[in-house]
Amino acid sequence: MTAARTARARSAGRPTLEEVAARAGVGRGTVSRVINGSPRVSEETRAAVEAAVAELGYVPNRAARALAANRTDAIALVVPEPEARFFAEPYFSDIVRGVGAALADTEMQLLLTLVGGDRERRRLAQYLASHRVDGVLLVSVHADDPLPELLEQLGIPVVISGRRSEDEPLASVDSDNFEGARAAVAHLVAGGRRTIATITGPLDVYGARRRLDGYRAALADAGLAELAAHADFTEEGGRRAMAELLARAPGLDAVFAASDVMASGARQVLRDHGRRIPEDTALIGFDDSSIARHMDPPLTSVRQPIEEMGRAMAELLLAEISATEPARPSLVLPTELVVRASS
Amino acid sequence: MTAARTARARSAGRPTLEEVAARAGVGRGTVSRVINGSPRVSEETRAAVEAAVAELGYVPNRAARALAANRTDAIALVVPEPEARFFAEPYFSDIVRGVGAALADTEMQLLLTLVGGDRERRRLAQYLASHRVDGVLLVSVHADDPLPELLEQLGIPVVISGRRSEDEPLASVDSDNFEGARAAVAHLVAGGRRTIATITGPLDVYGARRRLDGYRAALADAGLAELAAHADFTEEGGRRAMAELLARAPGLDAVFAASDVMASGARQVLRDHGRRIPEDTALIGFDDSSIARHMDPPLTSVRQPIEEMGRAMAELLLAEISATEPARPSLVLPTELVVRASS
DNA sequence: TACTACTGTGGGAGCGCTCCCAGCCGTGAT
DNA sequence: ATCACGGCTGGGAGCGCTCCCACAGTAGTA
Repeated sequence: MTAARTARARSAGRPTLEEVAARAGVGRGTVSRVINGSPRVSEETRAAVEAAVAELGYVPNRAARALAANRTDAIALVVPEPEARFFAEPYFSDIVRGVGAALADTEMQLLLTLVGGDRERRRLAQYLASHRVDGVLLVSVHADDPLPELLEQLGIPVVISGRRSEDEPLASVDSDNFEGARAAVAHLVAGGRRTIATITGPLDVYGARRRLDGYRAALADAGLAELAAHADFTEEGGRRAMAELLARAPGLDAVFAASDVMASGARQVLRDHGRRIPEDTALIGFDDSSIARHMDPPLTSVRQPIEEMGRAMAELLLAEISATEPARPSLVLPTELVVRASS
Repeated sequence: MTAARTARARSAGRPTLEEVAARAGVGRGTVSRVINGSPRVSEETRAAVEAAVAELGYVPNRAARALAANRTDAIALVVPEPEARFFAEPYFSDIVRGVGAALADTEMQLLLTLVGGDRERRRLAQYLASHRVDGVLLVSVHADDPLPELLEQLGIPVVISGRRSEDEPLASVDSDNFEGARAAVAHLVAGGRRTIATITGPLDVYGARRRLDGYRAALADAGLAELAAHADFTEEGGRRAMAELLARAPGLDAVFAASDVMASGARQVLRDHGRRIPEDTALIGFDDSSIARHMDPPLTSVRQPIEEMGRAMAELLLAEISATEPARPSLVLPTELVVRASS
């Protein structure tokens, strides 16, 4: 009984700093210094401590460290739950993989926080503050969301994905929506298309606006006229916008949709109208999601470096956390046009 | 200077239990009891404490609680990084959403852990043990993976997604692969198909084997002959298997692929051979991923309740954590045939 | 009336670490 | 030989909580 309990306690209660210190014949403080890589330790002492650590299989207790040092070595990735569903498919996992990669060689751990409605969102700032995460990664932030500023006021480092405006005050990582759209439309122009329409996303989203700007810039370069229908990033929206475009300009020979999902909706309508892709009408999407790869014909699309964005966000956040001076860089990563059969 | 520092300290150093106790005119222990919902507190005292908590905006410090109580109120979701990429698209985010939903009304927080190669996987058990998570959710566990057993030995509650064999010893949540496949093939039979082939997944994966079993059961019920080609859940594998099937049985009029991705590969080959879907050959997939919805024609597929599985996994884990007796239930959730134009 | 048995409460001890101060020792300058 | 000054080191204090023991007060029992 006692023996069993002792054994239990042994295996559950892992070795502590103090035990390592005793084993190595040094003091608690010295072991702490070795663990944390302080330079003020002699070579022999360090070796002795490291040997003891290895023998005992010592691993520091995070909770104790967090309590004593007043930092958690954890960051939170906040994902709006209602939208997680609608993300262009690989988005979420790619972001996570990028963040994970950036954190891999770090002691930092990743807290995943799904937030639902507005009420939950209100509690979130307090929640994050109380859990004392060292920093927060915010994905899919709306222009009118008070959360980022709230966190800033609490002194919690924040990095957001996607700028909310040209002069984003917060640290952010974005892809080059303008250039991506411009390149896509330029590609259509180069392919001899002359009546090039676009299906836009909601224009209160900065990224969607930039894609429209890129479309316009390419058309202006080619001296072509603009033909835009507005939608909301949904498949149904893509269908409606496509029908509208066809009604307004039956002669159109190319469509640039600001998302693959909308392109998918557009394709159905084009098909229903007996239009062949790409012979009669070329089609280009945005995101290079799995939808694009599996569409028939496979969809030319603008790839955003999602995983790299995740990594960059995490790296920016780590820098912000360890920095004494708060710097708030805005990173813009290049997109890439992936040409497939649809254009 | 001092004022600024004080203000800083104020906002950073949130109120403690002791301060709440002073405010409410009670002892520290009493506040703790109220916070943790102990019944042994008088109604008036509770009210006074709750008022003080509200006034001060007190939120317990997780690190301190974890240290004192020797539990972290956190569970880890372990995702094999190399596979995250290949999951049928919405899988990952759906699992996360399910888990998140189950944890929403809990104090539990979700730690996301991506594990890469084998070396990392070795460190993982120790890592998880040292971080003292209260439990672990394991996704996509291979039959020969030592990790689950390692965690068991460490006394850490574990729940895995998908059984590894008929008599899975660990707590697990799986979908009914057998019934899903059986229903899909029965649907083909009911549609008048007579030469029904299947493209299997790797048969050392229990779920893939069960799908094959379901296929066989349905054929046996209809008195039809079996026609199987083995693949590996990849698109290229699906192509190869389809070509092989076509060579072996040019008269086949239906194909049940054990995943949407393989079905997508099969469709390409069928198309290349001039076969119309569904007129000449019916096609059914498995997973009901976004690929299925966007395929042309849209692919009939077997839906797994991924989000529900995530929720069930989390609930099982919570039960295991709070239980004194370790019970290891194996849950099997029903699938659903989503009929689209391809069959 | 005296004893027992609760219920409710206060607060000491201690979780395992970091921070920091004081002390030890050897070195070089005086 | 003496003193000052570093580099290393040990260990006290304390982070904010939970656990648990002790004790006051009240009620029930003989």
